[in-house]
Amino acid sequence: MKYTKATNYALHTVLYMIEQNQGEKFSVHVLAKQFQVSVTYLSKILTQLVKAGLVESVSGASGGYTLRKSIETISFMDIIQAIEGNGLLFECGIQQEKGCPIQKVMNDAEIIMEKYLQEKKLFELSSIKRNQK
Amino acid sequence: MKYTKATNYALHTVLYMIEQNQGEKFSVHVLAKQFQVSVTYLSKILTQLVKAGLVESVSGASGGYTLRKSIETISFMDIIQAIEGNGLLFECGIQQEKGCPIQKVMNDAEIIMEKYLQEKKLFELSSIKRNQK
DNA sequence: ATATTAAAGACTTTGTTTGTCTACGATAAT
DNA sequence: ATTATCGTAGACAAACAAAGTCTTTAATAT
Repeated sequence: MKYTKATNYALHTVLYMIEQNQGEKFSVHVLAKQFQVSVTYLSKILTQLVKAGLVESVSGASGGYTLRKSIETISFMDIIQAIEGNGLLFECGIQQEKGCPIQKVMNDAEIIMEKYLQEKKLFELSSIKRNQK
Repeated sequence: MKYTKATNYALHTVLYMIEQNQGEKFSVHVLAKQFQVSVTYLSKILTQLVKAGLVESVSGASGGYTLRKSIETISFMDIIQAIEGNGLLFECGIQQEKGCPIQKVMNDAEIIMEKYLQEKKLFELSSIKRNQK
């Protein structure tokens, strides 16, 4: 794992889409204005979400982005992974016979954090919580 | 938090000192050879450990570095913090009225990981486990 | 004095992220 | 069909942080 600004924009964008209306279609133009970021830059981030299957895109006039998964299922981890990939937060490059014991501990630590982020869904932060039952 | 190679070298160096002998004095020359890293670079890292109070240094001929704390007390987190400082892994720079709810979740995730690393002691990895009782 | 060793600062290199620019492709409206 | 709109993609430039080097200084034992 890893965190970059791109992940931050992705998280905010999806949360925004959830809060507005899950079914709605958003142009990158509108989204970019929300977060004061350039259209081309945000569109790249959104494209990564599309490739990860979290968001759907329609090209052409009156196109845009919509959420693809039901909002109850979208976790923090889903988005982080879509943007950052599956790399490790800590990578010991030091050569060792039987694997690095420090690496093992650091991996465990990361996994604990990731589990939390996997369970935490974005819609929980939404003020408009629907179907909470 | 954050991880860099410097942290990795610091972790390995302290683990090495623990495994050799907690009371022993090590020159940066010897330590640097262990991990195939330059003397000046590693000395900077060690200086940070000194400033954090984890390691003691003696200048001059037959000087060197020794562990300062008892090995049962040195945690992963101690070393990480000594090198990386207290920054957050995730920092949302987006302006918001009531603080960023995403930031809050990310902080919680980080804290969970840090707690694990705080409890995990380096000497647990040592093959020569002393006074384990 | 001299050799050894840690500390410190300036500096360079390297790598990654951020962000821009431009061209291309898809779609709807006319 | 043409045009305006909107997402995709690649090359590129700028900014930043980390990694690593070089050189000088300060402390200490012999």
